[in-house]
Amino acid sequence: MSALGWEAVRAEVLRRIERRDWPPGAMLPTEEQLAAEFGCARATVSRALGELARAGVLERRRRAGTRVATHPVRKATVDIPVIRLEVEGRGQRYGFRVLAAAAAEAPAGLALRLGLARGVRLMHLKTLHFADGRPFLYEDRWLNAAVLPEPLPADLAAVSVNEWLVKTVAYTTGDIEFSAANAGPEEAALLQVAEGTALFVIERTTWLGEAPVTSVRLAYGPGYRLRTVV
Amino acid sequence: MSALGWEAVRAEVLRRIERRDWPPGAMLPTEEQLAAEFGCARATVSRALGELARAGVLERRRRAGTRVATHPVRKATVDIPVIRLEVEGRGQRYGFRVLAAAAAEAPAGLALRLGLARGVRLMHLKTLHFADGRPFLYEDRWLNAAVLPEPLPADLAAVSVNEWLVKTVAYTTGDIEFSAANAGPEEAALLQVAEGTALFVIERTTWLGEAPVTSVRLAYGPGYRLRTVV
DNA sequence: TAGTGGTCTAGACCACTAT
DNA sequence: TAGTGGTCTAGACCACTAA
Repeated sequence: MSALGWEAVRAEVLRRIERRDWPPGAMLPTEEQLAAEFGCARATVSRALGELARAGVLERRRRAGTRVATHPVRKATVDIPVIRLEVEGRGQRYGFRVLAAAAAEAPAGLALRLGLARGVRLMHLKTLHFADGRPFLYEDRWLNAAVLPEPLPADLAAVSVNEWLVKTVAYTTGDIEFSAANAGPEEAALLQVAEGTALFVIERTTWLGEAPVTSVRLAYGPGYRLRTVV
Repeated sequence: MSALGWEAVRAEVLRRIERRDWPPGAMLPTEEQLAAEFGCARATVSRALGELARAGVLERRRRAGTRVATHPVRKATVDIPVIRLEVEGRGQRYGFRVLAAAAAEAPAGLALRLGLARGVRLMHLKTLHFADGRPFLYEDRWLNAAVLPEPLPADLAAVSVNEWLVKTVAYTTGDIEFSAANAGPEEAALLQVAEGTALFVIERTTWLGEAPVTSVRLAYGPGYRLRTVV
């Protein structure tokens, strides 16, 4: 077999797993042995096996070797784009309307989650996003303006806060939760659906270093699906 | 600055992005320049920047260089474990009950999606999964037994098909869709919730090479949240 | 065409852990 | 303690693409 690149090695290993040459739980040869067989450097095999371990297909431990995962915890990667790009990516026209923007006292639960003092004032923004003029999602956001590197733009109608934030802050860490919720009266009216309709909800809290930046709840209109490939 | 490993390089680059030394859209120095500055090999810098590009923080193109993403499409990775492990991971006792298992003609839409002839017969399985004895999720699965490397176990009550499949087939490709749905009468009764309750739904279709293996719909009970960190 | 990222190599050392 | 994966290096060549 002529020398292989790391992608070819990964493909060949996957083929052997599919064919059950290496069934679940089976131990693979060492990197050195595989490198000899494939006629490439050990680093190349290491890269290939490392990718498969990251994907959850293999389990690797020093000294213990590499085996095919018996309980593969598959990793699905979902893209979290800016809302405008998400809409435009579906070939639809994007629009949004800021329904409310005012400083307000953070609810106790939120302040706790963000590690802020009780009663601290945050910006509270409510935005409705449209696709082809129809309601697409309802955004309810709390924003800690104090930690932003520059003040919020005066004209909130020009660029959605969603987009302004990712452009301005660029790198944040945070957590995301996906869930389902029945539309309440307010959401139902805004999204133009019947009360109680099942909505797909994304809740996100983001941090800039140690400082809490924003906590947002996105309620998507009915029919929304988040897709990914494994 | 003494020599850094790739994780230290990644952290330092992230720090500079956070501090807006390199704001969104900014061009980074070349790998060679960074390697010289950090006192490490170019491959080390390459690894670090490659990870950040994969995460969506950087955009890299040959000849054009590396820049901070202006519209960071953040990649969130969600773990898709076996249901039993998911329940046990929450510290709860797992159980399941097979409600129905019978060969049946695949609905036209499903056959089309799987690329199978109309009217082909598949196994149709309905399973209710429990956490601490309470309904956790309702699974509705179509299974193409013809492509399995070994026959389904006779005793379906011993191991859930979910788990048997990942142990037996090991590596599959497929797509996953997350959505929200109102509980229908059957689901509501099984999950012991009111009809119309918003349920979190995962739909998955998996393939073994070119052959369709299974298509499954998982309807989680109320309150379920899928979490991830970005 | 020249400059940048992407990959490969051969070798080395380190980190972890089964024995 | 020995064996395995994880990482780093210095150098090389290739692939892509902006100029």
